[in-house]
Amino acid sequence: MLQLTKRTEYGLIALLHLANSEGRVVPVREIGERFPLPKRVLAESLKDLGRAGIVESQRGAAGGYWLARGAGQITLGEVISALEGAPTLTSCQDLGASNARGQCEVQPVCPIRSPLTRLRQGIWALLEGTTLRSLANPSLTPADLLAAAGSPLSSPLGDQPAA
Amino acid sequence: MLQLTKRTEYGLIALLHLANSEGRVVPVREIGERFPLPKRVLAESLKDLGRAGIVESQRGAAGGYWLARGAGQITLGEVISALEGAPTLTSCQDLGASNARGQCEVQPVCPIRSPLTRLRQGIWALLEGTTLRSLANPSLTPADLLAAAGSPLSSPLGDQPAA
DNA sequence: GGCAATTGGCACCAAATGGGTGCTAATTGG
DNA sequence: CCAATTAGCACCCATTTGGTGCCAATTGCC
Repeated sequence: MLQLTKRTEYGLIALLHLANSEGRVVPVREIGERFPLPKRVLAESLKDLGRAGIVESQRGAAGGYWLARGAGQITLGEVISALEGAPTLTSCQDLGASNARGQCEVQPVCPIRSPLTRLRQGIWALLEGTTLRSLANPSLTPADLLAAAGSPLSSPLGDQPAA
Repeated sequence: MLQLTKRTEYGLIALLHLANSEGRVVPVREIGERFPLPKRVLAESLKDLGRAGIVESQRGAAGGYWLARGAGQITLGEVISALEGAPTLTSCQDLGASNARGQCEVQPVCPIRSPLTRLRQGIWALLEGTTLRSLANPSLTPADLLAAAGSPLSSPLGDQPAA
């Protein structure tokens, strides 16, 4: 199903909140107070983001989370990868995970494996070309996102030099 | 999760086979003989594609399926919509389905709804800009797919006038 | 007319996935 | 020492998904 998990949704909400709180250490409680989300699941998401190096954290009484990098350096692709695994489109392309149980039966004659690989790369480029900052920028159109994904090495959205 | 269902995979395999068998009526049995798939599920996929007007069918002894249109006129978007519903990215954007149980709690203050709507439109453009024919064309790169999605009204891939 | 092959429709079951919670340990500021 | 916080892990329940059973309706062919 082409739908993000709640974990990812909550993680994105938290990340945008952190992006708006740069310079501070933000406890999970604060995010849970501002948005009506199940705090525990929110906490799980932030733990995952910490393990992936997207946020950093401090334990203890005045502890909390903050972005490990600027919002323009964090891509949607890595957030999704951290919270629910990279998009695979098909189960047979989940190369990273334990693909132990042998390969797909169809693979030797599969007519869609290679085409869907290309499509997956297109979607991946779209997600890698979109940063937290560009997500938060309401003036960017879907077409802008596609254009940025087409030339991912040049200037990912959100990284334009400050005007 | 950003992964197609088996139903969609099987449907795409069947559609590509039908595209390679234009002018014939192809029974499900034939597809099941060429690709090692559970025939019954394959049949369910084709029924759904028929209901969506993507394939046409003939009952009876010499019955079977064929594409309702040329492979260049069938987009990935409509195939996915027919087999597993249109991509929503988030559950709160499933406008079509019975969204009866009231809206998302977060919506009034949700910081990701609008951004993810734009991203969803980008993905949708990518899927609507990719036809069965362009899928089957091995020379098209992911960048080509993105470029075609950027200008969906001009010339969807696979519809270039025959050289 | 009857038979065999086929699509059409529906209900159902088992396994996987996802959302959510309980509990406890480790850290740290006051 | 206490309270607030992150870290880790195990577990349960609802939903989704993959797959099957069964039978009706249609149609070519003998």
